[in-house]
Amino acid sequence: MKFSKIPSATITRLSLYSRALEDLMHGQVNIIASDKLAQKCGVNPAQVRKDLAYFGEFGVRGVGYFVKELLFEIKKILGLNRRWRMALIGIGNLGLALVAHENFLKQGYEFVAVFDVDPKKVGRRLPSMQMIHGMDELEAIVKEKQIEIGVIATPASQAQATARLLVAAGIKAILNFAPVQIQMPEGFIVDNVDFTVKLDNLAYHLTMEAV
Amino acid sequence: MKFSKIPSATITRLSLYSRALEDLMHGQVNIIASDKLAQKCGVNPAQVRKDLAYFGEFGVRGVGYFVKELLFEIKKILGLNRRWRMALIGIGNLGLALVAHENFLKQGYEFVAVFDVDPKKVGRRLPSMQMIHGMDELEAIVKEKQIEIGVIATPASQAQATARLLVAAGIKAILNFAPVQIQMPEGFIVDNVDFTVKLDNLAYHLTMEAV
DNA sequence: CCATTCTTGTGCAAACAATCACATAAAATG
DNA sequence: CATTTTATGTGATTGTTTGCACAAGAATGG
Repeated sequence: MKFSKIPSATITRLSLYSRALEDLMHGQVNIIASDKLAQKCGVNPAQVRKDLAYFGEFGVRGVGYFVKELLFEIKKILGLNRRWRMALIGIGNLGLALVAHENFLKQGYEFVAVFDVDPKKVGRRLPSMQMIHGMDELEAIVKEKQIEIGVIATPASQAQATARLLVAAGIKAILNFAPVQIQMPEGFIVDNVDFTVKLDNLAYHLTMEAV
Repeated sequence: MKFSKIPSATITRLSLYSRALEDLMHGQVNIIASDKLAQKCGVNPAQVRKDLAYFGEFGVRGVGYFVKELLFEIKKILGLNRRWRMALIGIGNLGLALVAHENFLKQGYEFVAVFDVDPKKVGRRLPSMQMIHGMDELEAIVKEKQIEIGVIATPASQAQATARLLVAAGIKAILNFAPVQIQMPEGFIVDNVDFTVKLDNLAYHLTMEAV
């Protein structure tokens, strides 16, 4: 179970499995075979088994996987057996939607503080009654509330500077919604949620198709 | 220039290059070397050259790439030298944020119609004055407005049904924001924008790190 | 309790992707 | 105009990821 030997695509798929299993559990399904789980997630059955095999033997031959048990194991692997405290930076349309998004909380992710550079916004409260803080308060609040994940929802022009502040405040992992590649020092992680990159991908395929 | 031989990761990177080049052009940079472009996008310089080489010889040896020219070529490859008309389904917090998001329009993507199942929402107007249509109008409007891309921002429970309606209406490509894998018939494309999968990835790495 | 059925776990080969390293060509220099 | 410098384009190499195919283990049924 060496950290470095596990494909990053495996981690992404574990996340999908976790969601599918949650769904199955709600549907009162107790046991699932790799075929079915694979189909639900749009992957190859052998891939499901191989992904899981990196971390242990969770199934029963001739039977399948116990839904509840497998879900528990996957959540443990991903670190979802706890709450994660997040800071949101950038209270625009997108930022507001993210705070209001109930999926995060359901999965154990919580915005415990929100920030913006705009002095007109600082001091106001969100519909959720959360106070909008200025960037000067970032470090103190990150430390006080033990925030571990930063979510950047600023315009692209401010994203890199924001990332630097987050790093300085002691945050190790960033989810970036700004359409720009952020440079991070060694040992820090950024992951990008990039709407237009995805759309460009669709546009490319539609364009090819038509040729 | 065989369609099938081009790595999908290359397409994703072309999208990043396109954005970086746009940025450089605004900064009055006329010529860029693969090193610099690679650094800006967080990839290997050889990769930049190889990605571009799939589609032609756009650079000048000993010099680099002409920013404006390369941007033009990449946009042509991706199909960004035109407007793309999109339909949005699901007018919740996220949907509203997407419609208001000005990055889409800047890149040539436009929401020309919005839909929701909720009868209380149908008939109302967005802040942008766009009318919210019912799902029964989907097919007619998709045809009338020649919509080619569908964006799903419904709850997970409605996503698959929505996708079916979009397919029935003649839409070939879907961008799905709902946290669920959507099954599509052969020849149709879905791409997912999945916040919690990304967060799970961060959580995993933070968890490993700590061990 | 043996045979059959089922489904996992995994060695291996194939497909795919990233990187290196250098030949190639253009420009700059003296 | 020969030499040096620079940076592209690409064949070769290395590394990673996926998928097949089957042995291994567990349940079922006669």
